[in-house]
Amino acid sequence: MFKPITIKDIAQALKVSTSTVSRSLSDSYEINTATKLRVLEYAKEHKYKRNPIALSLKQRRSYSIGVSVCEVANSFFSQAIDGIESVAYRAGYHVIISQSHDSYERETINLEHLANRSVDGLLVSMSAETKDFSHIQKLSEQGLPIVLFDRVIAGMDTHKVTSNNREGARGAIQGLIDNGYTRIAHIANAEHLSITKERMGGYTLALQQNGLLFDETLIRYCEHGGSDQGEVERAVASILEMQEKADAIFVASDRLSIGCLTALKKYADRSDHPKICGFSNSDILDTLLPDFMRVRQPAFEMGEMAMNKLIHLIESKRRVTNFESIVLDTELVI
Amino acid sequence: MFKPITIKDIAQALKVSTSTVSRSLSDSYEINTATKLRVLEYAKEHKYKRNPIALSLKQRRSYSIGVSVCEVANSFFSQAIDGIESVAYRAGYHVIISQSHDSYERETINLEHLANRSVDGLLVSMSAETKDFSHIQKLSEQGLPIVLFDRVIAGMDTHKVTSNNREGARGAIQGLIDNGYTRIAHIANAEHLSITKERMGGYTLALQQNGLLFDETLIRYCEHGGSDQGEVERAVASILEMQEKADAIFVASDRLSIGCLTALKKYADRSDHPKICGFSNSDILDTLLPDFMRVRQPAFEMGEMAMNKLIHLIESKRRVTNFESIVLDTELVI
DNA sequence: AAAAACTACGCAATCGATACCAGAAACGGC
DNA sequence: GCCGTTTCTGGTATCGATTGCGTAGTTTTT
Repeated sequence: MFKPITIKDIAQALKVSTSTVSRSLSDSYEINTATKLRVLEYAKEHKYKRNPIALSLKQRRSYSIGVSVCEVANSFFSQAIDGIESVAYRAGYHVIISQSHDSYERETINLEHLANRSVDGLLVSMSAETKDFSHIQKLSEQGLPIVLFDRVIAGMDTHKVTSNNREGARGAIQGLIDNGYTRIAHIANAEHLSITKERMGGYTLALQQNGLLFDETLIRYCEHGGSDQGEVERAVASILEMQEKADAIFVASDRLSIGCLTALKKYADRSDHPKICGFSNSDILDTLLPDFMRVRQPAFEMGEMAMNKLIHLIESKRRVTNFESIVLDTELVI
Repeated sequence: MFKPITIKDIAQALKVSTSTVSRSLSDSYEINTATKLRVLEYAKEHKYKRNPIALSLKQRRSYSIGVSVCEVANSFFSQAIDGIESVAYRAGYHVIISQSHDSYERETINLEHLANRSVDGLLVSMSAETKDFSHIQKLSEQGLPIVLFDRVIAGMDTHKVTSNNREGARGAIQGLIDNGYTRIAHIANAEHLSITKERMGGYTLALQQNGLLFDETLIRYCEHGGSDQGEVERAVASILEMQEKADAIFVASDRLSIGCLTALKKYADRSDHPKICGFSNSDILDTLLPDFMRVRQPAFEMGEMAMNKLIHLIESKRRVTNFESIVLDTELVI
């Protein structure tokens, strides 16, 4: 097996000590320029690369961060990851992605796994199933820097990056109302999620502002966040079957929107098809379904922001106690 | 900052040596059962976790592997990654994903980065831009286990996992011909890619088998593999503008299919819209565009296979010289 | 009863790099 | 010429874990 050249090899070849080599490579001021150059030249010639593992051990830093999302095959998250990566790579960090597939168990295992792999910090968007946050809380209390994004935990003391879900939802519903829709069903995500509550808040606010009554029978929660297509289909079917028909459906997430559109194709004939509007970052839908109205989150920017905040946490000398909640505006694409 | 408990702490507390602790934890036969139990109990009680970084340094193994794909926001790759992960996690490996965004430069940097981070192996699907393989070849020659999947390099001596592109393409074209289409344009990926050649091979074979002439003017190559939407749109536009109209378009990849469908919506009015058929793993398209016919690759299985092969390479004692090329069948979804 | 074998554990080197503490050599000031 | 600085370099401990070798102490063999 291939064995890369080490600092010792250089020291031996140049008949200096490893200390000198190490200091030369880190361009220490206290090394003679001539010596430094000799070392640097030899290192370059023999393609010396410092061993990051040894460095990690010594510095108790791994220069890698972990990301936990429900899945990467989701436009919102893949865009967010692009944002995270762009910042991370520039700052010399590696990004380790893990998917929870909206399962509490996998999320727990993955986070444990990542923490053990000594990541320097964690970027987490919780799984839809997760109701108990103690595993995240525990890591945070142990001193591991954590930034939450998108699906955050209200009670946790750390930086949070979200989009303005309430206002996004309100705007979407207002848009529907402006176009004459008044009986708007809502397919929501898992009930306990922060985003669900906020989007629901926007929904009710818009109704209220327009003097419309909130009708509980129009609401459907999907506890598995769309990972269970059957659940989505049942929700759609039961809305279509209502006595007093809904003329529009507002869908709370990207994954759910896809599931809902799929279900609709199955159940409804094209003619009396309720108007669909929902949160989604799938840009392809605009052209494929010009009729689809969506709330687009600034996923890339959210990723950038979250990563910046995480780097800040990691690299701050003292323990940070003053946490921010950053809220970014959404955009309504018609 | 949080400092986890080490083997030394245990040794001190129990008044034994670190060797004894280490051996107890790895359940060595030469340690007294009573001692072993004391250690194990103390470790459990104080939540001892072995430091993977120290282990990596000692064993020259990191139990993590790197994956390089063009992008995760692509159904084929996200499904493949799911397959990779499922095998990796079961075998105790971490997966580090990096995206080339179809840029040669980023691919080079990423692979270098991963190799430096001491991954134990690499799973690579090349970027569309990559024509020079020396960076991958070099890593492989240095002894780093590498398995190529999907977009492979013909000349390289290593395991390869692909789908039967030729047969998949042939079947798709045959399907089109069976439905009465005879003038079939082809929007292909970057010309030098293996998958491009194979799919093109299937295309010409099908024409030939049906006594149709191969017409070069019907072919469009997209050097950026769809990462440059302008390129795709120009290709589509120029096909639509042809004197002798094409009645169908066969698209060579997932990304290109999306780009092509987008472009079509822009340029063609719905009536005289050529039939579209292409490689794609976007399951959502089936319901959104029932008219779209696609070749589906067994992405998940490819990921599983590739990861299995990689683990085999990593864990084999002797250097492997007998390499396999695994080819999996595609599926035509109508 | 002496020799051999075995059990159970400790010492110390090692992985690759860094950093604190010394110390040699050169230099300047008076 | 002596002493105090400065400049440059080396020795060595350290990060956390593993492992080959050595060795007390006990048991078995002959």
